[in-house]
Amino acid sequence: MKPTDSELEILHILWQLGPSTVRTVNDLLNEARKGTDREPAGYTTTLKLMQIMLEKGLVSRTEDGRTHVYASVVGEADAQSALLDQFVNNTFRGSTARLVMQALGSHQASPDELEEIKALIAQLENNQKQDPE
Amino acid sequence: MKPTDSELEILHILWQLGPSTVRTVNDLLNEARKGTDREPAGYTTTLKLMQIMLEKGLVSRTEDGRTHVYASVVGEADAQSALLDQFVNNTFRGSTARLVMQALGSHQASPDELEEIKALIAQLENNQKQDPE
DNA sequence: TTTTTTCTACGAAATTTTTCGTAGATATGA
DNA sequence: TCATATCTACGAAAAATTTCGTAGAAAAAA
Repeated sequence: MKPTDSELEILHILWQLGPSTVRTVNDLLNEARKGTDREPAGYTTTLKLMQIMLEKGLVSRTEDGRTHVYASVVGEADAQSALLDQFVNNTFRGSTARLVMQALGSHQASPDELEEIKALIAQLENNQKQDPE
Repeated sequence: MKPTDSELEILHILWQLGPSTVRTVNDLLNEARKGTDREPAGYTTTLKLMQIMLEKGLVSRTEDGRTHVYASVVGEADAQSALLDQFVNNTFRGSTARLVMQALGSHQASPDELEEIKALIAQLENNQKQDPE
C-alpha cells in the first residue's frame, strides 16, 4: 500500500534508526524539519500517524513495558523500488530510461557516482550477454 | 507549485495533446483509466480540476467561442525535473546516484537505452574535464 | 505518598483533494 | 421555433490526510 507523504517521512526515520518508539521518531522528525518550512509535529500527531500506519500494515509494533516499539514492515530498498515504479509510471510514463537521463542530466552526480553507475551498466550488459532470457 | 496526482494525470494529457478542451481531456482521461481500477471521472469533475489548476497557475486557457482551451504552463521536461527533485529528496534522501542504481537495477532497461545512458555519462564526464567549474 | 511526567487510545477538528449536482447560457438539431 | 445537447460557473458534499486536545493509566521524581 502506498504511504502518504507524512507516512513516508516516518518510514525514513524507521529505516535509519531501526525499531523505535514514537518519542524517538517524533524527536527526529522535528529535528529533520528544522531549517525547512515545515512546522514541527506534535507528539500525538506522530503517534496517531503511526497508529494508522499500523492499521494499514506499513509498520509492526511490539510492546516494551508501557511503550510501543514500531518497525517498518517493508525494507527501504523494497519500498523505494515500489515507489520508483509508481513514480516512473506517473511522471515518466513508464520510461525508466527517460527518468535516468533526466536524473543524470539536470541533477549533478559526482565523478565517483558516475563511475559506480558505469560499473553497474557494464555488469548489466554482461548479464544480458551471458544470460539472455 | 506541486500538482496533486489528479492534476498530474491531466497534465500528462495536455503534454501529449497540446492545448485541449475539457471535453477532450476528460475523454482521454477515461480512456486511459480503462483497464485500471480507477473509476471514470465525470465531466464536471475534470472541469473543476482544470479550473483549480488555472487558479494555481498550472495551466493557462484561451477562449474559443463558448469553450475554453487549456494548455500546460510548464513544459513536460521542466515539470519532470521538478518532480524528480522532490522525489529524490523524499524517497532517496537526495541521492541521485541511488535512484539511478535502483532504477537500472530492478527495472529493466533495453540495451539501446543502456547505450543512450552510457553516451550521456561519457558526455558528462567530458564536460567535467573541459569545463571544471 | 503526592506530584509531575510520559505513555496510549480515541474522537474529532482542520485541511486538502476529489467528486458531482444544479443552474444558466449558448449552440445544435428536429 | 422548441427541444436537446453542450458548455461554464459555482457551491458543496465526500473522501483522504493531517493535526491536536483530552482522558486515563503507568512510571518517575519529589
